[in-house]
Amino acid sequence: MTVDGPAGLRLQDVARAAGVSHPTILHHFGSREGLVRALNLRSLEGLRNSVVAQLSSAQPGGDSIQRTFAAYRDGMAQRILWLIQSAPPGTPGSLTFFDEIVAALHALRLKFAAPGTVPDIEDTRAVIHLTSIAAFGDAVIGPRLRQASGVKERAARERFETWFAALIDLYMTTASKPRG
Amino acid sequence: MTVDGPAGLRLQDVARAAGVSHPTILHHFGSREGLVRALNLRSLEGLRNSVVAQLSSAQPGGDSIQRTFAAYRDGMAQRILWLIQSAPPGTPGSLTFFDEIVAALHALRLKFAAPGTVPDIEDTRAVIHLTSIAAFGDAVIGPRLRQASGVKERAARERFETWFAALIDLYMTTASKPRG
DNA sequence: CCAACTATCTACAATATTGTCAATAGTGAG
DNA sequence: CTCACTATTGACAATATTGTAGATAGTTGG
Repeated sequence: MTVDGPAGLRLQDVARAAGVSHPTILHHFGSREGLVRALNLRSLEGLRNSVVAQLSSAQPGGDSIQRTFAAYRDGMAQRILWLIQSAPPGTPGSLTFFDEIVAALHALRLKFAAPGTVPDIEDTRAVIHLTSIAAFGDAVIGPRLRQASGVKERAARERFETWFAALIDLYMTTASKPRG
Repeated sequence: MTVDGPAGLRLQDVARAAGVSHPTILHHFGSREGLVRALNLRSLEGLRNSVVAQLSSAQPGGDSIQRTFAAYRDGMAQRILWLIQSAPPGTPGSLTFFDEIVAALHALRLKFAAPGTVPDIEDTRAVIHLTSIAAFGDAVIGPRLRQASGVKERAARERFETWFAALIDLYMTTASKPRG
């Protein structure tokens, strides 16, 4: 992290990277703006794919947390950041698949809930939100924070992820209201 | 969130905003790069000020979490993002004051620890890291996530912050090893 | 007042960046 | 093969962006 945002994109650079001349880029995307829009679409696709891949393999005792952090670390955070910096603040969301994650995880919680208890959907929502913003935040500023602290990136990161996963696991297995 | 990163900064815009001509900007900062460096220095100052302001008023039962989120929301996250996007990946950190936060919070924990228990510094570190990346992440992508979910920004945000504060408080008051 | 210095501006230069155009070559349908 | 269409390119145009130079005015210390 981090490459320049959308404001730093140059037709020349894209053309050179693609091994063509810059008018070819314009021919295919219409304009610089069209190129940015196309990249955003592809980003959203990639994000959705990451998410569904995650969901399809989620298990209660699994390493979902670590895999979420890994996904954000290698690409997802960068893509989301790019999207946010592309779209003006008022633009309609398009990050709608987060709701699907909440639904999927809550279904899991219901399925594996301890007898006599019922998990709260608001808790599920909060856990997903926390995990998302934490994974995003760690991908963007985590390395800098660890570097500033002088700790070893890899080891410190893994230690934190383990700690966080344990925290969430602890919370998820205890925060269920008695069935009423 | 979010204004263009450093790559989007134009001398014209700065000059217009300052009510002067663009050569005046160059006269004072030498070059565009000099301007960016100066802005970064000022950002770091601002960040440090926010941090010490936070630390000087921290209390065990207080609303430190909410205030941290608020600080990131109105400026701190934007500043950090700008810094990260300015400095090449290898650049030495300069976000060193996070260590001071860890030290200060741990001193608090030691002072208010339950009798017969001793708080673990690694826990303190992890809690600070989590709070930092979560506050950063929520400032940057939180509004988009809530917008995508169709919930009311203000209310949902406050609900989450309260939930998170409770989670941390719960953890902080229980995660202490017996004195050995 | 005078000299040196600073801040500021207009005008200009040099380059970067986006976009257009006309020419060329390939490709596929009939 | 011929026609229509697409992809690609070099050359060019228009504007944006950064930076320089000289002129002008204000300010300060002597």
